[in-house]
Amino acid sequence: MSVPAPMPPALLRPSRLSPESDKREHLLAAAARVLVRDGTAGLRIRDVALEAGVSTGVVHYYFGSKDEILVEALRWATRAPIQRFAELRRGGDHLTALAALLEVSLPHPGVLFDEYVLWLEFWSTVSHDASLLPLCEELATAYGNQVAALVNEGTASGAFHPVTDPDTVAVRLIAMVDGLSFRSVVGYSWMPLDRVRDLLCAFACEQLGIEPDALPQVRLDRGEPLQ
Amino acid sequence: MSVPAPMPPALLRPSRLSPESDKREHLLAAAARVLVRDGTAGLRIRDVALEAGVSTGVVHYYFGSKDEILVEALRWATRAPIQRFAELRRGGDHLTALAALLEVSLPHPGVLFDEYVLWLEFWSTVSHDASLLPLCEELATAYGNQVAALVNEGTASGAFHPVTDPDTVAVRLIAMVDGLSFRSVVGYSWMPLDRVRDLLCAFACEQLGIEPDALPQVRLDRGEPLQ
Amino acid sequence: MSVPAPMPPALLRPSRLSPESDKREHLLAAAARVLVRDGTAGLRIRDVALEAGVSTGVVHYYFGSKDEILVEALRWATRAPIQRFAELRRGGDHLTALAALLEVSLPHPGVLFDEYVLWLEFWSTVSHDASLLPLCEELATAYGNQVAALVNEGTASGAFHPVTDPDTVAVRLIAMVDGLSFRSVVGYSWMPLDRVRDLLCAFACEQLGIEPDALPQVRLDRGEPLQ
Amino acid sequence: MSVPAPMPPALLRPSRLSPESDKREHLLAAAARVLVRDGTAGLRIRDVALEAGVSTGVVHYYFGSKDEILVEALRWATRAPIQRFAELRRGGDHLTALAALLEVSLPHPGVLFDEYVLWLEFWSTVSHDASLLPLCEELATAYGNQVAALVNEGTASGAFHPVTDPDTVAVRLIAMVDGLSFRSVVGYSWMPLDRVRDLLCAFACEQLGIEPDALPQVRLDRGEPLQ
DNA sequence: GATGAATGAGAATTCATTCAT
DNA sequence: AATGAATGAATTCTCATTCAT
Repeated sequence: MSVPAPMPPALLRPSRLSPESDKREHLLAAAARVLVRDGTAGLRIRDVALEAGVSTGVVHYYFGSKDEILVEALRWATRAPIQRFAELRRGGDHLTALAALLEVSLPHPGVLFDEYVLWLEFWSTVSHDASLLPLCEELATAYGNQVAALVNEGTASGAFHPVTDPDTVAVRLIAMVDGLSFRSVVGYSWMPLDRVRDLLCAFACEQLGIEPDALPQVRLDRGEPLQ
Repeated sequence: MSVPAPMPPALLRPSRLSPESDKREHLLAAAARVLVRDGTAGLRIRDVALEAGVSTGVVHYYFGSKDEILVEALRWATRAPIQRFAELRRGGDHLTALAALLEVSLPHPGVLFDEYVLWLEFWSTVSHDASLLPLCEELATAYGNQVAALVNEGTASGAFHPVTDPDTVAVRLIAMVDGLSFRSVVGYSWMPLDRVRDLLCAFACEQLGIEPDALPQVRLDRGEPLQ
Repeated sequence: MSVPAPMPPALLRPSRLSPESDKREHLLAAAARVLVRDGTAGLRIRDVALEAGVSTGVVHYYFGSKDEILVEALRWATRAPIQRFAELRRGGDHLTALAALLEVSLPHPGVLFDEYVLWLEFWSTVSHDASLLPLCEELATAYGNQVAALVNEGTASGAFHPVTDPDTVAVRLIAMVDGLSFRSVVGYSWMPLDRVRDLLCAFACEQLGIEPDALPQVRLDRGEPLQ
Repeated sequence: MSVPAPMPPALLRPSRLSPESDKREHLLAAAARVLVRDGTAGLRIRDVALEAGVSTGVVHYYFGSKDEILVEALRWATRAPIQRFAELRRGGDHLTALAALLEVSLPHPGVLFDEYVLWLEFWSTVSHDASLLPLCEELATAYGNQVAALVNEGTASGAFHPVTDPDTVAVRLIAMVDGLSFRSVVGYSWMPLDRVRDLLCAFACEQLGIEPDALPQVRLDRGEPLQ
């Protein structure tokens, strides 16, 4: 079984034919790409403009200041994952939903990897400037609620048999996903993607009382363009 | 039972009476404090000099460039935890060592909190510039080895009864510590320090087959100046 | 006795129903208002367009450059006073004409005040760029001639008995009007409008050999909208 | 009789050998010269730096922003006249003091002319931004007090016989000085320096009840370098 | 060694002007 | 004619780095 590319829209990769609809979003995507590549400290308006294929003036035409586009880009780029998880939960049984959720939580090369990099930037930014904390917390809560709902529903339906109360297990899962994935994203050689997957699946099965073989094999094909 | 302040040396707090011997270290400490406060993106030589109580010229006298002091400061500030863990493991039985290790892994206000902020900066920096990856990986490995050694030794001695192989449990513990602590450091209101501790202790006990009551109560006194 | 509002046309105040006939004048009026508010240094095409309720493109459609609209606006806005004085001299005896002229020379809140602000801009501009000097001098001469003609005619008719030759008195009157009015316009608390009037009337009477009581009491009604 | 150059210090002209004492003042003088030449609207940091013979960074090193140096330059450059008048009043009898005061009130080419240009800038600036009004008013009051004191003392001593109360005459003198001088500064061909002097002396004599021949002939030599 | 004034390259920002629609 | 998005040159401002003292 394989999960479809999580998002059709051109998210973090350049789009040649940007619709006239939203130039602002085009710029945010460009800024997000620059952020992934250079980080908050390395973001320059010139680079955002270059990446978006426009002049620097345009960036200031749509955004008041460098700070504004930086914040907006973080806000914009980190909204995607939540939607993705919500969609995944809709279709299929709880076991399949769990497997899919774990798979799209891995830092696959492409958007998913990039999103982890951006989250690192986001957290790092927030730890020095609390003004973004509310947004950050809101996004994190939305994500946590998705996982908690899945665990709770799966437990109620008899699909999961958590080792302790469902909410605690949900928090553990979230923390474990980050704890493992970030190490992979940073580039630790002893934490390649496959190891993150193995550790994560085994952990989830243990915490949710699932037979390892009962968890459907779900893979995002590497070759599949993630946009 | 209580753990002593982990480190006598002036780590991240200003020291009035810096010995003439090591001005370089004095500057690194100042840089680390500025990094904690302003982040990599906000670090300015002027601020480091101000924090250290010297002129900007001095910073350049001891360090070739801004980049050098930034890297050196990260390197310098992130060495402490490893030493700390090594020391903690030396004295006492495995249960006590575990309890102490967990306690000093929490982002207590003060140095411990600051070290998490710096790790966030470190990871964020490395994710955009792999030149620091070897150092980062080395430090992480040293830390991982400490935990793995403790789990293995405790298992061999019969103090721990891990739910799966000891190395896997060690990795899980490390990932869980970060996954929970970072959320607390970033400022999520639903992840205060005490919740991190509770979740972590319960998790460690479960993974290591320890009766919750058997884990010694270890606290870092709040009043104790962490220097 | 009271002087009618000196000018029916929408001079410096926004006009809702601008005739299609003269868009150019509509833009000049908008530019003049912006000049009064922000000064030459603060004038931006964008603000002129905003004030006129059009796009920036329109401004460039009617005027070649920022410099052109600035100069045209000064030229346009400073023509009004001359016409005004000419009209005032036509009706009535010399004493009444003098009283009316003095009254409309005061920086009453509204157009008259604004015109002084623009003159200040004009002079300040000319003192750095002599290319506007001919226009400036021409306007000033026209104004001076009006005053001189009034003094001369009044003297010839026996209404005035100047303390020295009529032309000198005319120059003195002009200089005194500015010297007092500018201080009021700038905002000196010790030179409110009423003091300017008192000083000016007394001075004019003294210089022209008029009994103070002989000068008709002329007032611009405050309630009267100056447009 | 001739008045010595009012000010030994290098005021508005470039000084090659600036004392180490006050670089800030050196920059203000440069800014004032640029203001005289180009006006508020034309002032550029680059030009100030060029005029001062330093790099643009220096200007920002001593002044926070363009606005700050502009305001400081106006403040600095307009202090001089007051001191000058105070000094002139000290020596000699009232008639001589009056003659000297009138002479240094004329817009002689050099500093005196430049000061009028700056006052025009000052007034124009204040008319759009009242934040400078207190300073402006303070300076104007100090100047007014000097003139009023001279008129009052001269009247008390019997040297002057004003046509009306001394304070009114003082205000008239001040207003006349500006009203005539500004026209000359702006460049009106019919108001050259000599005509300003003639009109002013005649007016002062008339208002103060002095025989025209009784006013000492005081001249600032054109050739004399005003610095 | 230490200072901090000075430099100047480079980044952010502004805004007149253009031009496709 | 009108629009307003886009341009890009010009300007302000920042800050690592240098260097005379």
